[in-house]
Amino acid sequence: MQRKFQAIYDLIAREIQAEKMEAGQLLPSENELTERFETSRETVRKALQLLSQNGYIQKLQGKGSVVLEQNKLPLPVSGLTSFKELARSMSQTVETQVLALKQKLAEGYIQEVLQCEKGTPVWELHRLRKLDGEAVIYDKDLLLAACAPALTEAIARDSIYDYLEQDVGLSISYARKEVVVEEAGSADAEVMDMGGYQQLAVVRSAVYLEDTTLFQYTESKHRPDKFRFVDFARRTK
Amino acid sequence: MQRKFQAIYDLIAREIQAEKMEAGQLLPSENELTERFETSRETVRKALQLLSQNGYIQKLQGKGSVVLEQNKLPLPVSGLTSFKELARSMSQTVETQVLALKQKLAEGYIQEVLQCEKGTPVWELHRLRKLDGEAVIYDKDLLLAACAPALTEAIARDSIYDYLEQDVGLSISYARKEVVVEEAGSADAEVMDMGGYQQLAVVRSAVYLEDTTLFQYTESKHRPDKFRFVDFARRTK
DNA sequence: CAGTGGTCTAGACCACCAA
DNA sequence: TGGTGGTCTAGACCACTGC
Repeated sequence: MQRKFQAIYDLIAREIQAEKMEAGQLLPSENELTERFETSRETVRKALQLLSQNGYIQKLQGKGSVVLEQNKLPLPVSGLTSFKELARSMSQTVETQVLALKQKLAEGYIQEVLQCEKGTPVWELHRLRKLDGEAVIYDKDLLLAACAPALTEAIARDSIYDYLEQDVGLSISYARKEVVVEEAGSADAEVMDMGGYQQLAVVRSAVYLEDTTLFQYTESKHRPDKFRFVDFARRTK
Repeated sequence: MQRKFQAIYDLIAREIQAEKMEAGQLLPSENELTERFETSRETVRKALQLLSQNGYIQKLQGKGSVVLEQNKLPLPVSGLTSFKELARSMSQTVETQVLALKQKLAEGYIQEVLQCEKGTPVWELHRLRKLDGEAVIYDKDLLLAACAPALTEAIARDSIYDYLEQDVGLSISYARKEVVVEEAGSADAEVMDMGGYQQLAVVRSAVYLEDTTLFQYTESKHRPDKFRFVDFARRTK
């Protein structure tokens, strides 16, 4: 199965990103796209709906689909994006240092945030992210060990999501996130370059698999001057 | 036109919110819903897709649609939600004070952020939001005057979105948002109760109409301890 | 194997926009 | 008025799940 609507989406999204389609221009009509891709109109519409959701186009009844301006400097902590994917879009030098990687048995706080049985094996992972040599992001992860049997420092330094999705074959599906600003604790100040700041932007995420298992809880602390969260949202009526 | 899929969505969403459907339970199958609502399966699927997007359910191929746990304390600055809608879900007392409401002609900074012609009439609106008597949110709005001809202090104190959508008949469509943490300026400290904090969580939004007109630019500054941004995100592959 | 959701089709009618 | 997108239908075949 190759998913026609996905192929149509990819093609048009790439053209917009490559600015072969300029902002303000109209896409070919749905009927025209239906002919061009030799498919049905509903399939074309699925592709266009995806483009609309992701901020590529705006559909106008009676007129057509307008190409929207693309965000420059996309630094999306929004959506479900890992640090590695994020780092790619930044020009700065990026380095990840693994401070701790050990298995524990769930109890108390861990048991609570992962909503699992007492005694469930869990990975505890602490990582420090350096931009241009400065330690400005501090990630603490808790993961169900059953989902990531062979986690290593090398994987943690690279990308956990790549490992889980490509090697273990897990399907990460959705997450609930929360962004707040909190006082930096003494433990934070010990490992991070605080640069005189006393507060941290904290992103807490609960990440779920396709079968609705909660398998990861992450606390990501950012030095405020290095923090930015961008979002594209449609009005729901 | 009453949109069947919307009616099905509303009904199921309300049942989940009212916890008539418990988290973990399976929804009736698509075929069963098709019969129950006397419609076609594609229409049922449109409703279920909406429920999935908004975090109500998770679809599992071969099994069914699982009801997800609802967020307690939904305080969504995420999505496109106005202060009034937001305030409703909070137990605290809420008060809005209009500090300034005047028309200007666009130039320089205003012209740039609203991407309009020099000399375009623009509303400039400053509002202070008080929770439990403390001034903890400071909103600065710029709006195209052409879209909101008769803006008054009373409207600004109530809800601009209600006025625009219900009275003027505008359709707000989407927004790009950015969250950052910044130093509080002396002007901010003068009007806000800073409670010893030196920094502010700043949400900048550009809001667009259905015809892709950029009509509002907002800067919303929150005292860090009163700021919270929650998000539901699906992984895009 | 039967039942589930995932994809796709060909056609219909409607609401909206511009000429 | 003709073209656009919005909604809906009835049916088909596929992939996956659990028994």
